[in-house]
Amino acid sequence: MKHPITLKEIAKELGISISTVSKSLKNYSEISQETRDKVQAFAKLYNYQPNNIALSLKNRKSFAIGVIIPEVVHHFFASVIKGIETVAISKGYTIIIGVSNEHLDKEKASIKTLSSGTVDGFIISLSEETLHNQDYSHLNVISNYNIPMVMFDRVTEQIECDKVIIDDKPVSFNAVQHLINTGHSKIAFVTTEDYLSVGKLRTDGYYEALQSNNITIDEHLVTKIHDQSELETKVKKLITMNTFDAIVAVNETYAATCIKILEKHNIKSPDDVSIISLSNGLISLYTSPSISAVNQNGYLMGQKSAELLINRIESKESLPVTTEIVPTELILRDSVKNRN
Amino acid sequence: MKHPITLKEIAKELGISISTVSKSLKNYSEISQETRDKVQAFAKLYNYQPNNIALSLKNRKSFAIGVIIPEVVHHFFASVIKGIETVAISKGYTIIIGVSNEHLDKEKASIKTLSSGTVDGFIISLSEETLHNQDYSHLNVISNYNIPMVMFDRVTEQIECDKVIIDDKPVSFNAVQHLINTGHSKIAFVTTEDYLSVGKLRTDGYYEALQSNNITIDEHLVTKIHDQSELETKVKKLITMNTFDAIVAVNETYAATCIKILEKHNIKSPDDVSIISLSNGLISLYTSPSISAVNQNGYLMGQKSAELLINRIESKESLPVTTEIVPTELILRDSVKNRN
DNA sequence: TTGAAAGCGCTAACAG
DNA sequence: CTGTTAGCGCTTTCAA
Repeated sequence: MKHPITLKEIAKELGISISTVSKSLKNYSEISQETRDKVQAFAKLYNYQPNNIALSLKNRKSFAIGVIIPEVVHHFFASVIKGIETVAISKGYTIIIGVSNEHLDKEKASIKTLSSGTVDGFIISLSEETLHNQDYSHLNVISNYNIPMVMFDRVTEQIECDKVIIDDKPVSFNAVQHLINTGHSKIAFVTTEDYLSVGKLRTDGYYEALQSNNITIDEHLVTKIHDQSELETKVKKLITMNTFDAIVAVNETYAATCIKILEKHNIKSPDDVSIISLSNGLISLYTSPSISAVNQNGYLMGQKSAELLINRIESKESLPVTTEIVPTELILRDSVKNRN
Repeated sequence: MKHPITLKEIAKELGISISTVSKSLKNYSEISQETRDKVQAFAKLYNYQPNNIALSLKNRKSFAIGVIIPEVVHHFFASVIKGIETVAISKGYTIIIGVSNEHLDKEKASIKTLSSGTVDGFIISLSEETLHNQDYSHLNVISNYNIPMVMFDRVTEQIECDKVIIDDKPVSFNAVQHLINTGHSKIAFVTTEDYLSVGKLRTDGYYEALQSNNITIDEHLVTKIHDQSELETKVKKLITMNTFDAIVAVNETYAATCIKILEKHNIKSPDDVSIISLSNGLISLYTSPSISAVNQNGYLMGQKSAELLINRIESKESLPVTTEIVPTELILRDSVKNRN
């Protein structure tokens, strides 16, 4: 056989009309039991599967959701995809992935190709460039067409839609507080530039935790990384130019890199310097010492995002816009020493 | 506006026929320049985008490819996705992801939903369960319908289709040879069960390397892990019951776990025991010592797979089936000590 | 130079 | 109980 069998072919084969076939397969009671049986048996025999594209066109519904993310080779985003996939499948949806690679034009392109009929809605995490340039025109197009959309993690207030985020300020606040509680006072901070929504908030949390504990802020202890390539040199500089008893790193590669560099300088962790990471993944488990890290449940965020989106897609009334905050937890491992 | 504008609406608005609009937008010379200009301007103004679903139905071509993988939260598979995505996008295709979670029924379900019109072809890596049960019926359906398909990494000879693999036997052979060259003779092997095609071949490579160097095989040094949960206990047993100067681990989590357990037993790596991993990811970089690992270029495999698939989709003649072997490389880091 | 009509596969209102 | 028809959005052949 060359292609999946169609209603038309079944109808012709059985010498009845297409609509009778269609109704029989849906077991409409208006069709005689005899005909229904005959058609169903035949369809089963030939492995009939309704053509999804035709259904989509007819119903103006694709049962597909577009997922636009900055990166796939990334523990957090991969977890989100998995979360989305799980609930999507369970509700009969399929997921189409677009990777922006942190670039605005790729983000725009993905949205453009997917928005004309291909998907019923979008789940998006904005690229760095998008946030940096603050260009949200492509997202406005989505809302103009009333295509349901939810944004997660990398969001913007400029666009009104459902959002799923973690509360970034408490993330770093609590991490810093934990270090203070365990007897640290000179706490360095290695982070990204502030234009990432997450970066800004986490920096704020760091400052606030220090202030509320009456610890003087030392700007020399704050290192902002533009670009992965400058990570090593900047951390080296931090280490050689300053003294501190703990480092808060904005993510686990930064944290793990700090460990490596400290090791090279014969600084023992956690004995000399404690380390805490504001994101959690596989790496933190296997470094020496393993890294205490704030776990941002990507899987849960994916699930929540998918639930919000599908609810909106399937709801007849227009729902109010909501923002869900997914809790984080500090996973204690071996990189923080109690100095009290 | 409520939804993307359609040809019909443009036609009505401009008081001309739908087909004239269609032709004008495609700049057919049979339409007067004047009409073309008018239509194009109007379309631009209203941001006309042809409806993909309608095009798919009309052309019986979706410009979508289905990617079925065992897992997303996984460095290798995520890299493959990225590779696929890159070439897919560049050729105008979109990718739909199905995650089997290593289960046969989810693999079947994904294929079933996608195969009736939704995608033009599949890129698949088989689930553990599929390989274990040797149930390939769902894949036969694909070939019966002549839907192009390429399998990568986790493949089976039972199905005839394009394949992209690494040559697993040399992978372990060369790794073991490297250990032998650097003066190791008692080499342990920590791997998965053999029913994974990769597992079997890698085990063979291990044996062959030892044999060709006239090293007696000691079955006690070979540990096979059924299930992630028994990893720790089995490795502990290996360590306490035997002596060896090197470990070959089938993947980097196994390798990193070995390091952790050796550390607990106060066995220094690489001084006492060298370690080599047969897969490479982010973890290997950040362990102490960093792990020498065989890099299986998932990104390249993804690219190759997508190229093969799209070639086949777009080729008019029926191409011969090919198998591409993607080269691997041993990345030397700090976990192997030269004992010569 | 333009438009009518058929058709991709399916559904459903309506007629018989 | 069954079939005809229109229509989802688009392309393309053929007729005007």
